[in-house]
Amino acid sequence: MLDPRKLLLLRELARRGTIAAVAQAVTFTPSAVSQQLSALEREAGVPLLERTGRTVTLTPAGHLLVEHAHAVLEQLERASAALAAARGGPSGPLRVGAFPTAARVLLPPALTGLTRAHPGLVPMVSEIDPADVSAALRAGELDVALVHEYDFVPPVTDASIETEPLFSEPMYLTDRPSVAAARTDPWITDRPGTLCHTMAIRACQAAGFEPLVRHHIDDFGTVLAFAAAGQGVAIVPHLAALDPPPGVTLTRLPLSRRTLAAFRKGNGEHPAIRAAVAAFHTAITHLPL
Amino acid sequence: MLDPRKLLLLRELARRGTIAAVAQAVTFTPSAVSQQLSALEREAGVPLLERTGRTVTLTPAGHLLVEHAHAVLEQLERASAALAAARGGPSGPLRVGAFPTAARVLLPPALTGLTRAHPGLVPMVSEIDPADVSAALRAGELDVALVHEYDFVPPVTDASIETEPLFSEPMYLTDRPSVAAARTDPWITDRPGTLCHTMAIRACQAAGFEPLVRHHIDDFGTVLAFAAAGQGVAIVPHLAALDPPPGVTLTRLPLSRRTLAAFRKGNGEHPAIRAAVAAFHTAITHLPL
DNA sequence: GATCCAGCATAAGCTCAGCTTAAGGTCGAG
DNA sequence: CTCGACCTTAAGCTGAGCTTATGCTGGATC
Repeated sequence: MLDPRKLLLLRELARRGTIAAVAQAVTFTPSAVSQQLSALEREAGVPLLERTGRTVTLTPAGHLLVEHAHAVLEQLERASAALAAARGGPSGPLRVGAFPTAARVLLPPALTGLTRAHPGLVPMVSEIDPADVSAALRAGELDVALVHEYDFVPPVTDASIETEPLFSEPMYLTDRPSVAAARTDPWITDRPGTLCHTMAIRACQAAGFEPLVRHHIDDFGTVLAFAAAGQGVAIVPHLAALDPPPGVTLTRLPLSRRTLAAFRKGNGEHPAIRAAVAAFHTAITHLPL
Repeated sequence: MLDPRKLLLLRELARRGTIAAVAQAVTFTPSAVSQQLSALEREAGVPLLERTGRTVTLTPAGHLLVEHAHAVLEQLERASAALAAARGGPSGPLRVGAFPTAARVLLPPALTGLTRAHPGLVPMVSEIDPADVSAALRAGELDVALVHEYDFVPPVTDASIETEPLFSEPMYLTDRPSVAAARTDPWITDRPGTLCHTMAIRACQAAGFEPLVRHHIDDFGTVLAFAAAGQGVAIVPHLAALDPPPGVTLTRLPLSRRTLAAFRKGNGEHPAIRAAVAAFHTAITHLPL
């Protein structure tokens, strides 16, 4: 019988590309991953990996098996979720990931509502950029996460991740009437690698220029303070700009940011996940949107 | 992560009822099965088995998990079948089960056609009564089997077995114009426990009497010889009565017997299974139906 | 072209999951 | 009351699978 643990390694390899990266993701040594994949190949009776020099690539049969690995692992996830439901109401640790604004604005009311409704639940929050959420969910480091996606940034489609939309909010530009009008201004963006950074760059590119990025700041409160100090312009989401500092004017852009809940596919029926998503929805109704 | 091997044991327990029977089916000791199920229960975090004295029964949570076990094991079966397809054409051993008449009439032409089309395939045939096929398939002792079902006998529905209809044939009664006319005759049936035996009993019950069974004989050739010798009446399928001995008259009954191919769910795309079923279909076209 | 290093594979050893055998408890049938 | 069927627990052993150590290959860098 095929071993789901080996299938999981193969799936990670398909996504990460190198055995070393897989090993790091599952906190094994590369040697262990190599041995497991070799064993899987032996059982499969058909080459799954092609070794070309110091790199490995999946064969067509390997890709085929990855598709089936998704299906198998999703069914196992469903089974686990069903068991969690059978154990009774939501309880135990629940690892929650959230981008900074959500952690500040949405999570406090959501968590109080969640723990009030389910005292046995112990939510554990980690701030995490949406770009890293898929990997963290797959690795089991998170159970549910708040992510966002922008008009300009295509959403991460991951066959093993499922999302549920929560709400949408408009974006604002500081001190300028339009993005195009900020062509020659210094910009304040999030750090490279974050989704917000990509969004700002893409928005400027759509307006026909490359932004002159002077500051890299993740916290929108600090961003607005910098803007108020004349250090540059920035694009900020509605929820981060509820109470702008004096001297900063905000212009609504024809851009929106959508916030979603993400979790492993098949895990949506897990009572703790259901409860968390429900708590998110409830908390949203009290948000000043 | 849930272990599919443990899930398989739980599924077998749901079907067989006792740990000892499961152990026999998978050729483990009962101790090993007990330990594995205990471990599964521990991982599940919820009681799956209820021990009442010397017997065990599944809890509702146990039954729930069995449903998910079906889904998981089916997906694994699909993955294996896909790998077999990736290995290339059908090859290797193929364990075929068949009831006696099929083994005699259908298999010889089907096997010659099969091995001619796929020289790498090594079919290994075992005669087996349809009543035992499900267990043998699940246990991996067979890959594909020829089974039949009668009008009077409800088909065995097994969540992990899939069937494909092959053909249907009429049934005949020896030396009497109707089943009701054989009320006081001695009967020749298959051995108790076989599907054919059940069919004969049910047919008589439907005609309003309990048959007086004198002989238990599985081979229909022998049955017809006995009938010719005046030893009793019998119900025989068309394919077993192509060449009746002198002195036996056959009356067609408003009964039919359907022959099907059976295999593990999810395994239908296995190239060897596909090839075998195709060969069955081809062989049928040459059958004198 | 020499050097470095990132990446993978293999060898050797060790730990633990999971099997077996052995022994004991429980309940129903005769 | 005894026997037998059934399950569990204890103890021991084997092998799968992990780690560490080592070696090989090929691309990047100077």
